[in-house]
Amino acid sequence: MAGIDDNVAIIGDWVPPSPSPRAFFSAMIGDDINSSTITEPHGENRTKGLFLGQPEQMTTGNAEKKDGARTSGAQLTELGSFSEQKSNSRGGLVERMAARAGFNAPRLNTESIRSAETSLNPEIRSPYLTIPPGLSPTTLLDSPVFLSNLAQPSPTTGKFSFFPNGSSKNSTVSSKLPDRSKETFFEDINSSSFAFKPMGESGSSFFLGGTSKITSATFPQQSFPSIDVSVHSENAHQSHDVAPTKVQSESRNSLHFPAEFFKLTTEKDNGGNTVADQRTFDTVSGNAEHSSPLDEQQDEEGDQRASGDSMAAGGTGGTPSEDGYNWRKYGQKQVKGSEYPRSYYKCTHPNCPVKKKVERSLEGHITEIIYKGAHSHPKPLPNRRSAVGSLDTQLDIPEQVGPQIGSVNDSAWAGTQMGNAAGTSDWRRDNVEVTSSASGGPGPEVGNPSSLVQAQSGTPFESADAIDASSTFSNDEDDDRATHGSVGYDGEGEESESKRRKIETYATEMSGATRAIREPRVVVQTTSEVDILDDGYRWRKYGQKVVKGNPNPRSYYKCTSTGCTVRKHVERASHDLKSVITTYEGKHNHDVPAARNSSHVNSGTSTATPGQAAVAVQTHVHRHEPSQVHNSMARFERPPAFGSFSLPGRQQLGPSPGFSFGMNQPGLANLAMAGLGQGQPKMPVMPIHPYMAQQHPGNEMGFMMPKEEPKVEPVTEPSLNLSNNPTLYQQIMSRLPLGPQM
DNA sequence: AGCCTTTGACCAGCG
DNA sequence: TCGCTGGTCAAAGGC
Repeated sequence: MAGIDDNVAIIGDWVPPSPSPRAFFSAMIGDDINSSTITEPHGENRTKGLFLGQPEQMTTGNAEKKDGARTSGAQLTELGSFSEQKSNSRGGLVERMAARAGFNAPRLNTESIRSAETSLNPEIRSPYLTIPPGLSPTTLLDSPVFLSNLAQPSPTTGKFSFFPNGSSKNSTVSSKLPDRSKETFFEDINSSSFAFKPMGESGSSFFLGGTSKITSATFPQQSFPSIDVSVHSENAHQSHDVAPTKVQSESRNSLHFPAEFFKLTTEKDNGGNTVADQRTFDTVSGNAEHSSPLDEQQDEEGDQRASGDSMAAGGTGGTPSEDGYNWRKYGQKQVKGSEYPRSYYKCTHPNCPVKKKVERSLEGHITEIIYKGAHSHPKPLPNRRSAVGSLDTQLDIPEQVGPQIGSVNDSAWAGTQMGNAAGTSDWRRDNVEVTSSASGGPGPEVGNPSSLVQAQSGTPFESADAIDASSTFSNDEDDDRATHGSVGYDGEGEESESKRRKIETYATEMSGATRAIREPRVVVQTTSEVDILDDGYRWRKYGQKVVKGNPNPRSYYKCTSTGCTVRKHVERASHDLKSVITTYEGKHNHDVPAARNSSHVNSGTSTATPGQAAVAVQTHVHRHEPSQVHNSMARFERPPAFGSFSLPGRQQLGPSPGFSFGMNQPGLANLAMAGLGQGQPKMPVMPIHPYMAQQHPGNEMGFMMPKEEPKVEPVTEPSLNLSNNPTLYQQIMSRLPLGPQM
């Protein structure tokens, strides 16, 4: 919102993000709240759920946002009271943030959240609200009134659902629908016309707090007469550097919806206190991107299984959090000013830079969530493992893929989709250029897989899940291109854009997108004392196990470079402790960290150990050109550059810029010396997979060139002597079949 | 087998 | 330079 620094993290304790619908609409249209056809009890029953439990708070918030003039003292008082609910325990941070944001930040009342859970019990539902028979919570979830919808109102998220003409105000419509019809109801609606207004076009824009602006989407008349709900995400356009986004409840103060929405929602809400609960969690966890009602239903199930906020935070146990993404906790701290410990999470998706900080009370209730960054991928499919390859999954592809593009690249969505309900302001601003189809923008997620949403992103776009599935029945390149179409870097000019996109996104697309299915695996066995860990890249060990058949523990590593999907595990050969077997999996997309072993570069190989020598060489090479090895896969369009391999520089023993190996090219034997300083006493032994050998007889070096994700077992090939690690790996990876099979 | 959490240590920015 | 603080790393073990 103008006047508010996008970088300002919107702070707020985790408050039930669901503003009172009534309040929303009242504020929006100036209705007298008291005249609402639906009565909201005041603070008498918290077990009614978030929507019903704290009407006065919500009202206050709305009034405040709606019209400052209307912000009566009483309202402020109420707000203040509300804030006080938590102020005792959490003060400084929230207040500071609120101050920065320029408004009062209602404090999170975790009690209300908890009570929301209890609302699942129909026995304690609000006596004022009834649930239309047969009304599916799933349907309710689509109510635009729910905060999560507001937070991520993208049609692509399926959050904006509309009733067909004439039905908007009549909840009986939905209640009369057959169950199945109700389930698909919104899907159908989603498929209907939808006008998306990119930011700038106003409408009733609202915001969820300083950091995020929600973008606007104009709902067709058919949906809700006179309803024009807009969600703006200026953030996407204005973006900035990664700005932490704090998901919170301020939004409730700024969200306004037409009465129709309110009514509809309220009625629908009757059917689902549970929904309200979920909304809350969704919002808080930045999860508003259910791609479809069905998805939501799935999520809902998960929500119901889980107990509220604990899940929203990303939870524990490795299960997808309420926001649908998978998070890995990488730290926990007791920060000053916070009563509760703060946990640090990273999105586990390879290319995803998103992190979040979660503070939760001792009871496990989330008191604060701060998102940073934006998801660069679709929300993982639930039960992905079983889903991959299944028909169901494949059928889901459009839904998954579409949104991704939109979410990742479409600036319009950026702020809202990013999995961060409140929106992530900075998301790919510099690189994002969105070209929405004329139909607008809702994107595929609206229900139309064919919806065109062209997006350009400077960030590797990955739609792993979607691709995973799609690639099971279509071929690589075409498929990928079809899927990712116009993903690219808009900041680099327009020339040969499509081509460049193809090139530059290839690696990442492939790496993540197809990893599950045919990620190349390269097994490297060395006899060097210096194991291949020293390959110049930075790895993070994430596990260690003793695997069957080998008493020596196997260590698992992930490349720490953001966006890099490469993993490897290293173990000593059981039969030869001097042999280090390293299995690489994945491809890459980045350069060798420059800082590391930089000294080796200058020192050359003379003073380095065999392993170090290799590192030095590699590092050196990379200094000549970024994105060598890890990007080699992406250079599939480059003509076989085998001949380009040379020693252009005095010390350049490794690949030169543009270094690339073609298949079956002669002379590769020289490559063995690429990273090997003369006199290197030890040489790693490169195992050759029979499959590879057979497939590429011309490969004199015996490089394994995984294709179709061969499950390569370590096979020692004494005759294959290569220089040490990094170069070796680079060589290997560089020579992986590029193009189609990736 | 793979990935996760836990948790103390480490690192970097800031005053 | 030092101490504080927030953020991240990474070994170890668990799921």
